[in-house]
Amino acid sequence: MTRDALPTRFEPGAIEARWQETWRTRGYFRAPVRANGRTYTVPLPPPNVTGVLTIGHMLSDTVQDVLVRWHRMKGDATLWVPGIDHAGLATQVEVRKRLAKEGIRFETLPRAEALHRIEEWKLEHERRILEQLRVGGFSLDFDRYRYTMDAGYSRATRRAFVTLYKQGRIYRGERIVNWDPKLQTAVSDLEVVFREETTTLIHLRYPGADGSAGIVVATVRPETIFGDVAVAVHPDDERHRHLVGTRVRVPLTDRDVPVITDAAIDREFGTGALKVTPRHDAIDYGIAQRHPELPLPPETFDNQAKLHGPWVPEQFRGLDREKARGAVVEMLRGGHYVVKEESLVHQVGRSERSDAIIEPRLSFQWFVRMAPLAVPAVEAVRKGDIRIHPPRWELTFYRWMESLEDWCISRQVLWGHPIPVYTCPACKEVIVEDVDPVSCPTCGNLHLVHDPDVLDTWFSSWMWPFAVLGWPEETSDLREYYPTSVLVTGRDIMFFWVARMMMAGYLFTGRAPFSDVYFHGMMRDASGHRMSKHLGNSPDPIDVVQKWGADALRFALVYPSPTDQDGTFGEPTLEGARNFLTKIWNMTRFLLSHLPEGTDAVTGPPELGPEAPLEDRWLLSRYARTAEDVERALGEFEFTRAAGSLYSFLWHDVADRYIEIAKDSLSGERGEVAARRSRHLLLFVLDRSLTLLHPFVPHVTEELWHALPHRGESLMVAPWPMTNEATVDPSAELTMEPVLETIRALRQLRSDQKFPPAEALPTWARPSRPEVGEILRSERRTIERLVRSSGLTILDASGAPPADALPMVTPFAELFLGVPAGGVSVDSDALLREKEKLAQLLAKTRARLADAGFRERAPPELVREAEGKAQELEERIRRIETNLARVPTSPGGPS
RNA sequence: GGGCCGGUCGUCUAGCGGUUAGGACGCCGCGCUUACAACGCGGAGAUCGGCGGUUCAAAUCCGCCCCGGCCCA
Repeated sequence: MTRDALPTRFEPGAIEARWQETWRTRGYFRAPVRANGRTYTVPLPPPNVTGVLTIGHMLSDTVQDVLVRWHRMKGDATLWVPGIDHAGLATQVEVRKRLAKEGIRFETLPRAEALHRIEEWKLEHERRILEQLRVGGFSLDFDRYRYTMDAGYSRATRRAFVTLYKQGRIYRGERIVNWDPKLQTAVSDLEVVFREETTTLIHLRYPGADGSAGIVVATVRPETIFGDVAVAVHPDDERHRHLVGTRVRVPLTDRDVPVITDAAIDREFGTGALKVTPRHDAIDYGIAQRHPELPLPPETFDNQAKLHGPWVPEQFRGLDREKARGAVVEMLRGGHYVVKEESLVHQVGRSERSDAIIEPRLSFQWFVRMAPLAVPAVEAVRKGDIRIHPPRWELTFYRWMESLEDWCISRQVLWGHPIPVYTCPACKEVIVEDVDPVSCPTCGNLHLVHDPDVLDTWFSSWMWPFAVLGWPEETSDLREYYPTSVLVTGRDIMFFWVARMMMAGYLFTGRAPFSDVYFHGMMRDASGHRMSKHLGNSPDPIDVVQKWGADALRFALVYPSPTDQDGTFGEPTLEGARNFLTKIWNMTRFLLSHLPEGTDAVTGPPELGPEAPLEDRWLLSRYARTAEDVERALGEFEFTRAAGSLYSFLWHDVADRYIEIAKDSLSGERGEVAARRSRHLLLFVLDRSLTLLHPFVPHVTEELWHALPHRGESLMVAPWPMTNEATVDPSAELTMEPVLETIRALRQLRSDQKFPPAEALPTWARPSRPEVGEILRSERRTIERLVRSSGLTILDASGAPPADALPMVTPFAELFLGVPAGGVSVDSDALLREKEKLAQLLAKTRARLADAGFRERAPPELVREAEGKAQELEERIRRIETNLARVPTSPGGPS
């Protein structure tokens, strides 16, 4: 294989564009039609065309790409399906806002024109989203791109409705729904946000019909009194018992209503008496249903929450809620009905889309009976057929599933899947079929009436995992790639979506839609705020990629985003990621400069016998540990751990330690055999590390892999490393410790004394144990080079360094550094600090040993360990003390 | 009101029963040592939110409280 020269500087832009192009034209993103073996399928949660992708999406997509690329390299037939969601109401609201800026009222546009404007919006955002996905380097199978309103998907949605309807799981009913009077549609419970707001609680007297005092009720909605049908009190409430069964007059009207009892009344609130307005409150509606003798009043509000209807006095008709409230209160005051007005802080529900105060309203809508659908989904999670990660979200899932309300699926908006219900005005026949009926099958009438509503967007997205594969057709994709493997998403849409997907999966396909669900955290900006398009604090990923590169962005998202928590995103994180990529870039350049022409690609690690250099055995062991760790972490959806493991291995073990130690071997100074072995080892480790890192940062790893001797056409389709290629060698790792510690301590001495860094100085070591002496002796060359020592002398117990040599004490040895010719040493309190620390430790250890309980109950090996530690500490302190005499002290320093 | 999550060096975080509490950013000192100043070497910096309890032993387990954040009512 030929190798390309690597530029000095790492410039992501050109590299990333080039590899994205190569991967795509070679079709690596495309899943095979026939899987022939294990499959791995991920349905991309389709982003809404309401907006474009945020940094949060990039995290989600990166996590998915990591999983997908990992499995592809493991040899699974891997399919990652992209797509977008039409997001009916949400998008319509955006278009409405855009038109408002042009001075156009959406509602006044002809239907065709309005739909055209929405379609325009969709195309614009779709283009941008696809561009964002492309520059992220995500290995989505774009040939299988889907849209929740494409022809096939529309058929699937219709089939779902028809199926549910025929099974009797869908009904049209009059129920209290959340009405958005601004958008003039029903919205789901999940689209209502509750906030604390201050309003006036007004106490109103409803006089007795017989002229008596009557009863006082407290309400925040006095303008709803025209829809009252009763006043209700708690059955056990002594205060009002004498009034139960009597009738009271609704103020400003000539209607008398009964005083009734109902257990739902909160005695603590207000006066304990509630005006019952069944059309405008869910609790009131419940009370009315328990009291069939009460009449259902005519509407008192219209679609825009303006007062209307026969029960509303003439002068209030046409006023909206706020104005009507003022006018009604005014008149109530005049009629001396107002007993008291007080300020009240309470929860007000507002529409997530329009911010209008939600009007609970009795309305005819289409509903899905949900409770029965939850059963198999809950069962699946309980049995482990579907695993939720992190597992604590199971609790939240169960709790929600236990309290399911029927799902209101009709929306009074333009954009969405039409509800496929036709009625015959002549014979009242209802026709619900896969294809539009031309005439009434019962009476032959040609003029059928189509239901004017459209479906809630989630009614199409809950089928995503199988509808994207072609359901309800029995396509080969559905056969080969369903059920899917994992759904990755933010936990904020667990209810909207994930739970419903499970229900849909079992309902329509009889199987779980996926075997794993992974909820990632939210991205927060540097000041700790959650990033969202709502807050507008998420940069456009394309800008970030332009400045830092896609790989840096991907690494910056995954590396510091712990599984269960939110991640912080900002320049420092991106910088850290980019620096890491630069580091591996330069490491690769370094190795390349030491590889002779024609070096072959490695097939496996070098054979390292016990005679091999310590650093080689040590590095291979560290690699083995890292590879195992990455494999395990990915399997447990612990992306931060996998990325972190590679980060610290490559930077600290390979670059800082191994390369520095092995430089002379690599350059041939230790002979050809050593050079070959060292190069082979480093090439192996780098090759495998780039492979393990590839799912996270695909472009730069691909580029570096190609620069190195390699076998195969692309790292993207290279085999995933086998973890048994190398094994952990604990003895090599243990032996390395005194070497590294000795280097560190001697460097500290030199640094403290501000000796010229380049000058080679003599050093001495008096080992604390003979074994350490052996190690230091055999690794003398390494130590000497890394501390710039002209010679390391290993002293025996009675040996002594020159009188002016500066001392340092480690757990392994007393170390001494010679003073340079004419060098003046400055004082250092490192020894004193060390002594202080050790003294504290010793005190703690002695206290433990003095504790009879510890000696009796702790495991004996722990007691022995503590005893050994105390002895060692005493010994080290003694050595520090004898050496302290050597340290020059200055007047200002500690003495 | 109920539930969940978090509170560890200045900042972001790892650790989740015996560790000299680890890392990253920032900071201080020295260094352009031919892979890398987007770097190297060394250093300083944390009584692990508070109070109790369990235990021979608690950052780690339990209880209460305080402070943030997120859900649900």
